[in-house]
Amino acid sequence: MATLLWFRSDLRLTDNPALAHALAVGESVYPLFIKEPEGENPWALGGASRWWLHYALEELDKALSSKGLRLIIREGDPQKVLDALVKETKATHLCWNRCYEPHAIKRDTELKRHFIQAGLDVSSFNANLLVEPPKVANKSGKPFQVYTPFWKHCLTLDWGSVASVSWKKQVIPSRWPKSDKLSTLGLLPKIRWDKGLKEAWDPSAQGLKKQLRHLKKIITSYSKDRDYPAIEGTSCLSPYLHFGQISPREIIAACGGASAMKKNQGAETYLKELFWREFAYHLLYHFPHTPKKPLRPAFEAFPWRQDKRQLKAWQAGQTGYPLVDAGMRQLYKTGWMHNRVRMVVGSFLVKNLLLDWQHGARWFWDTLVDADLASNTLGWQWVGGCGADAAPYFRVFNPITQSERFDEAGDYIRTYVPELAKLPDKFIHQPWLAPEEALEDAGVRLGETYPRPIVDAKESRQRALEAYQAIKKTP
DNA sequence: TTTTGAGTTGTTCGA
DNA sequence: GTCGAACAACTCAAA
Repeated sequence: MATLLWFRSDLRLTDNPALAHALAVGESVYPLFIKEPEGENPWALGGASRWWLHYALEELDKALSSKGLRLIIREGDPQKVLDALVKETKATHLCWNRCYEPHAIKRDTELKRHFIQAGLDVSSFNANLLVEPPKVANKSGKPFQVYTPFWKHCLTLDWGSVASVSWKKQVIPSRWPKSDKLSTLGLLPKIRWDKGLKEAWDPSAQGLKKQLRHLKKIITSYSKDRDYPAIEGTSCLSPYLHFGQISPREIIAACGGASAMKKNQGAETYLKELFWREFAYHLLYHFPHTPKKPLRPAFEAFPWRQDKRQLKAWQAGQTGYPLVDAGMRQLYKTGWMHNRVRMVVGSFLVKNLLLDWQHGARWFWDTLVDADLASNTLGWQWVGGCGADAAPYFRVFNPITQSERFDEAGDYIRTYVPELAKLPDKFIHQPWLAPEEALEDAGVRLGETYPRPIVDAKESRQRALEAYQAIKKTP
């Protein structure tokens, strides 16, 4: 008699219902992580996410060890791996916390059927969402497609509470099946480009604790500070949340509970952000084609441009617009980008360059440590204007205005675009307007040390408005 | 069923 | 410099 406990996007020992269940069953518990073959999943982890996963797994193994357990790591097709382990451990129980990506739902449904047929007791739990998608619908029984009604509806629901986990000695197996070494998964880059990630992040439990302390400090001013990329006014919990090192229920508990949060404007805004994540999962669940296709079908005919050079310039942070370039370089260097800047670079790619939002989604997927299929899809379809509750077509962010408004002193730009650091504040947002002398004094040679703008903001805005106009006319 | 009010994050233009 | 309106129509959600 034994229980297989399969970890996936829930790499934690607290608020973990599957773990609580496994312990309650009371027999030997075998914690397991399976690295799936990448060929079959179009959304296999990007480089930055793999880097994070490595450390999250290392940390999970450490935490399990402190309880006398270990993390068994195997590589391969989940059904084959689980079949083998059922044999090796004589397991009678199999449990996990649910995932919500379309491919994961399909995989889990098949596995559940297979192992129930094989005579196992299979159970799954909700650990990672406050409201699970099948449980949320409007009065016509349909999924919400607008955030505010979704949020209002969620306020009437029970969000569950932090699952308590009680440890017992008898769950420690006397013999362990063999495990792959974490290093053999090859999650860390072979060419060590991860220096910037290392400097920016601590994926360990200690790092998470530090980030939670930071959240408590900034939360009351969250609603006003979160928009300024040079201020550390956001929680930076997204990667921990993505890999399930912390649950949304735990975050709310750490903030003093939902009712306390609703009484403070900063905290309430943050709570609503957590529900944007819920909304993203809700949409992905009900519209599983959206990572690949626009939710609004008219957009399938959108006249996107093709321009590899401009796409590369955007990716590399060489567009000639300092705020855009700062954001793209922050992303590449640290695996993360401030939310305000994500909107600015997104709008720039989609509207000013008129390149398909999917290029942006793919690049973010490969470079973000917090890459999350649900949130990434919602974000890009929002900025592309083709999703649920989309930005109106005429909402084209002006990369200069945004820069002046949200990075007035240019601190953020100077951090990530050091070749402009010596330019005075009044020229840093649009160096191409700086007089020769100012450029020379700052050591800037346009077209050499820093590019001239690859498009004209005003003209490209007009071009975007016309392209979006065209879409409206197609039925 | 029909109607009504509302909808994350902006920009520009003209008074 | 500041302010309000226009930018378009559509879809959703609820009364």
